Amino acid sequence: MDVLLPDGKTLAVADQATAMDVALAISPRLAAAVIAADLGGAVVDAARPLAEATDARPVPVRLLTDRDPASLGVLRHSCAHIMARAVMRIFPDVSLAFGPTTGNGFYYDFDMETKIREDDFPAIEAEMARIIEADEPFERCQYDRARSIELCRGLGQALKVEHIEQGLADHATMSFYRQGEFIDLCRGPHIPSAGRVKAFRLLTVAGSYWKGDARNRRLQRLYGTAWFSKKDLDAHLKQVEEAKRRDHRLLGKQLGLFHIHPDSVGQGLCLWLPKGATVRSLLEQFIRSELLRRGYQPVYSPHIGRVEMYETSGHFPYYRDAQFPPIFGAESGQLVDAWIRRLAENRLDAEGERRLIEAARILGCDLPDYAAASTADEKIGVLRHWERRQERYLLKPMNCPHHVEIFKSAPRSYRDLPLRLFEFGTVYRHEQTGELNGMLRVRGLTQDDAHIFCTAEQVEDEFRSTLDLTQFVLGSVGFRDYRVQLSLRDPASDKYVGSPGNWERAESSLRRVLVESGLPFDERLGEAAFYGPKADFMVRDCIGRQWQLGTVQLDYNLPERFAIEYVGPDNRPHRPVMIHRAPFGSMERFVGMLIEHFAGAFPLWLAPEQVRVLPLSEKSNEYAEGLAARLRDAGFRAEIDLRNAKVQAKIREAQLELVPYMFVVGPKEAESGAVAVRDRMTGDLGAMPVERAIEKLRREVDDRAIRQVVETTITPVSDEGDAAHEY
RNA sequence: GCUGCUGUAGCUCAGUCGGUAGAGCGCGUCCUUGGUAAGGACGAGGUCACGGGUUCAAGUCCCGUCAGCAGCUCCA
Repeated sequence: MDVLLPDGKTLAVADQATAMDVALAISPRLAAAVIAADLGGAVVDAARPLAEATDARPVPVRLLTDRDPASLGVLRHSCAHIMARAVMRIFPDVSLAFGPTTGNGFYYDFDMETKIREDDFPAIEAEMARIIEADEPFERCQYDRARSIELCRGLGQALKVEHIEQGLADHATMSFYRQGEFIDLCRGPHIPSAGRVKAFRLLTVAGSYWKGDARNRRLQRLYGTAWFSKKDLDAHLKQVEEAKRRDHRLLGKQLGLFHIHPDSVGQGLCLWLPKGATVRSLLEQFIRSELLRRGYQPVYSPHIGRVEMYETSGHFPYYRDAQFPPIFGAESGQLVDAWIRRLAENRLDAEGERRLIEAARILGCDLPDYAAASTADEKIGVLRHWERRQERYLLKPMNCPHHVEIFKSAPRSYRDLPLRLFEFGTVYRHEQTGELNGMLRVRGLTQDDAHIFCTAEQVEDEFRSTLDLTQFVLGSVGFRDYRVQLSLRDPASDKYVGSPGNWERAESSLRRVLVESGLPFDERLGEAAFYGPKADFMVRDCIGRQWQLGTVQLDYNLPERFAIEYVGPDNRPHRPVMIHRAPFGSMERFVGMLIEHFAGAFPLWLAPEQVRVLPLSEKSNEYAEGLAARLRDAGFRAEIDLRNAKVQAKIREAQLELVPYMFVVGPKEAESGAVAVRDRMTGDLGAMPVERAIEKLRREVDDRAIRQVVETTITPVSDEGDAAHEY
């Protein structure tokens, strides 16, 4: 049998040869480094007979060594097995769930009575070290369904049995990997033997759900990471530290950017302090001027709207649980609302119902028809009828219905299109408590929102220009590394509104323009919004983390639900198409992300305080005050430190507060009308005339220069999980 | 929402066996008047998250609630 090596050479090997045999034929040192083999895209064990793994002849073989990035996934998956084996040795009652790799490591889910605590990590790690020391091989075996189920039953692995019976119903055979006493259902591949793990660390323990479904049983998830060298592990741990250092919640507090006080203001409700508000308003000014240049028109809309409007749009029924409850005009409104819920969920007994009727009567809510209603549906009908006659308002969860109403406020002609309406619209969403996270996930947020109403023919041009706009604004804060995630509907699901034809059109338009734009993108089935497909920008920050920022969504459905029209050149009514788009996403999230990206050190054009004037002593205060006034006149955000302290102390403080420039002035500067400039990043620049210093700063602002120094040179983190090694 | 961990001064944290509250930074006043990352002295500041229980006595032990953190689930 012949194998084809990456350099184009062919090599004759025995029919039963494995990748390891190929490596040995080339050099013993290579064999010692081999982790697995890539056979034209499929990664297999080094010990697997090539002929069994592929039908291709000659067999294309690329040997994966510990230097190959593709080997890391194999290593980590094997390390997950080693961890599971160690846990089973220590805790008797373990039932195994899944144990895949993640972007940076691996985890394994366990179903067990005993709670694993971080205190248990040393013991587990020690047991893992013993397994690695023993260096037993990973042996692959393959069984048919009946045998596999029997094996898992025998091992007491109920979750594996369930998975084979349900998840793997279409598999005639499946593979297992054995390591000494440990055997686990697994697709593989694995490292040749446990000793290949050179560096690992358990990281955290957390809860998870069986098969990721919140209705299923709770599991314990143990996270770890593994590398081919101690050096790589240390670099990774350092990167984790770096991310922690940049945490916007920490920096936001230290730098006085924002404040969240759950006890007084409320969970997930963010207060923008003057410095944070300055950053936000600079971004808003920047984008507003860009939008005006691009033919957008400003609008404003109120923070609440009638529930009926959101029933029309579909938001109210679809996201009911994620919204703040409606605000009622009548005080009995909440009561009736709860009443309906109980009826609908069949949670109301006769006594409860009697008391509700009594309470409603006391509150002045008159329901004459209720007594005549017999079924729950009829009763709900009576209550809903009452509700419809009340005023009910919703804190707005989205701006689009308001903007649709603005479109509807006047007859529209095709000559008015595209109509582009923008607003920094504040919306409220009752996110689950466990989701709230600093500014990144909040309950009140402001979107840099706009809705474009256009004709079907204009859709692609408009979509193209929103992509262009998004790229422009991301570039303005220094982001060049991003990709687009095209979220499409899952044709098998019924959670979407609108006709299949509309979806078809919307999805193919988005895809066509994306392909044409040359932007890298991938498609995700089932990730679309309920009313239309979307294109999200996934941005990579300076330490390699991915963030979902801007979004563009195409919508044929809301125009239909609100029955909006324009008059075409044929003098007949036509239905416009809507594009929802927000290049930043939300101001909260965007600023939170920027804080982490810049580690709090904003570029000059965004810095809340651009210059701090530091008089050497009180003798120079007067000159310093004149200088600060001059800087403010020139349009800079300048502060002055008049405290009775040494200049070293003032510099230290300004430095810690990440003020980009310090203007130190003493008697010498006062005499010559000069200033000693200190740069936050490079230190003392020496004295120069005030005019020249102003000119230097002005140029830096006008260029929106990014002078970010990236301290870390660590390999970027990938957020994508890698389930390739799991069934 | 679920699981686990946590909650002491504006911030970061210490508080032993249950015996009545501490440090550093910050803040205020005074002294000091200085040349590129911390000058000195004195002082103010706490319902130990909240509610209940055990106890002669609770920051400390027990229960509940609320909130924060990590992960899961969700994300218009």
